[in-house]
Amino acid sequence: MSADNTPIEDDLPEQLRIRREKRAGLIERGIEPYPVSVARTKSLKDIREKYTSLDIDVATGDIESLTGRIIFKRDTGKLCFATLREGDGTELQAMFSLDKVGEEQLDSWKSDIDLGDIVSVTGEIISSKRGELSVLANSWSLAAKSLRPLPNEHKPMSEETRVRMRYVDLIVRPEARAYARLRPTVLRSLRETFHNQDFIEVETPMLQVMHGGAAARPFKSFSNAYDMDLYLRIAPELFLKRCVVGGIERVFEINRNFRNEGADSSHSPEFAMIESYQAYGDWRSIADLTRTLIQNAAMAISGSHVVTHHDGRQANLGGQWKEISLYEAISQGVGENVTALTPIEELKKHATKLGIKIDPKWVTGKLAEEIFEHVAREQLIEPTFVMGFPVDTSPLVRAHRELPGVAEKWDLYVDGFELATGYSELVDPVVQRERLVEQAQLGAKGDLEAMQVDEDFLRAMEFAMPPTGGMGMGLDRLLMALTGLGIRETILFPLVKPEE
RNA sequence: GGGCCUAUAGCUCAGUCGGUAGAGCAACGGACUUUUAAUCCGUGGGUCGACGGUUCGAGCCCGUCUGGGCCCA
Repeated sequence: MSADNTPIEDDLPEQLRIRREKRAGLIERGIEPYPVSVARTKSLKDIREKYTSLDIDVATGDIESLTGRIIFKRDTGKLCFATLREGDGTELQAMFSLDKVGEEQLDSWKSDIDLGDIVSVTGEIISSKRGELSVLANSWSLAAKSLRPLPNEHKPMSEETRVRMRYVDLIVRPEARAYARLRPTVLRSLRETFHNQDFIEVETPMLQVMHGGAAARPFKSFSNAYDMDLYLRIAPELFLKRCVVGGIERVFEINRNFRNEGADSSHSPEFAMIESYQAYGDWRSIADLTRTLIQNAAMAISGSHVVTHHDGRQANLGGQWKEISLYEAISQGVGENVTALTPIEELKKHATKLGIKIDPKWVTGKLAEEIFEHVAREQLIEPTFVMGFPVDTSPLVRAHRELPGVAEKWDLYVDGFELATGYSELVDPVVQRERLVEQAQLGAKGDLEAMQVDEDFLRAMEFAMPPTGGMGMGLDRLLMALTGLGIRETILFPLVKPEE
């Protein structure tokens, strides 16, 4: 509870100390700096919408109580002005005149109230002599005292300060307010698209006894109650497939995954993932679903399929999207026919010629993917489904119905980066067990990203899983693709190292 | 992992050749009843990221570390 006589540390910076002194002064005079409630009859937005075209110097006769954070303050002798701002950025001017509020209240306004304070102002809605829509105070009260000064409104905060103090960023920067509202808009659109196609949303475990569903290093934790290691999930895939076995034929989950790997401008250790499975579908039906999800999301945030990338280029996400074959793209890139059956020695020659640094741990398929990324990068700017990945890097995917060594897996590239992936899912439990055992052997040899043999998952598969198409898409990356923002702008509170 | 850049007032940034630390906004005191980045007069505010070194003397030069950014792998 707030003690009246808490000593104010004198080693504080001047401005912080002065504000603490003002708070203490208010309490001393019996004024609560953090009242439990204040008068509020309308939002600033309500007022803006109600009075759209008042003439200059009009008094409406309407009395309202309004609240907002003070972002500008212009104190003159007997008539003071302030600009109030509320959470969505709507602003309204408040006016305080000597003849309405009296000398004591006007003096208090000037000396007790600072930029950043939140106040409630009760008075008539008017337009000023300059035509500014305003509330002319009959009375006012403090709603919450700010003990820290706001940053300079007119110079943008440095990127680090924006990320470390997002709450301040949201107060001062319109883009921050807009970006914070993008994600929920996209989420609502995604859920609507899923809902319209009879997909059911589920929530599956984040703490897992066994991690699986992707090639990635997990975060490890420990449960005291169960006395065992637990992992933060790297993907929900194996649980969503259990759902399909159980008859939830169209299922999706939008939730966080955690990967204990590098962080850079397009990777965050925790990131939101959309995964979806469609029984009696395949890689093509799930590609259609993915395209619809993305196009509807683009429409939801910009009213169009045309989106703007980070460098200002515009891209049209409308219509059907280009498809290229991974092995055909490689063949074109190296000038020789390359298939999934091409021996690794030959791939290594191609890679060396292209100047790719080869990691000796790479399997044949991984090498092919690296060559592909190297030769096809420029072809992946417009939305493109890259069809037919090597089967040995896709342990949860069904083999291609015609091409040997290839899996029915696509990656969707937009603006040069991988946005989503989709499969015809592997549903044969015997083959699935063989693939996972292979993975476990890689893991035993030191591959930290290899999958484990999940016996319960295999048992579920053995109860028969219908033919299924599945997809996964990073939500943060989707936002980046739709807006051109960096990943730290799409995430409200990205992980930052502590300041001290 | 490698390279480059960066850290100075509450915020955004200057700081020349190594010689007493600067600006704008913000703050404090004063004037002002139509301002809107209000204006005018005056004032205060700094562990220059941390630690070490060179030097008579370091914000500046050197080393190590920490935070942040960019590029490459």
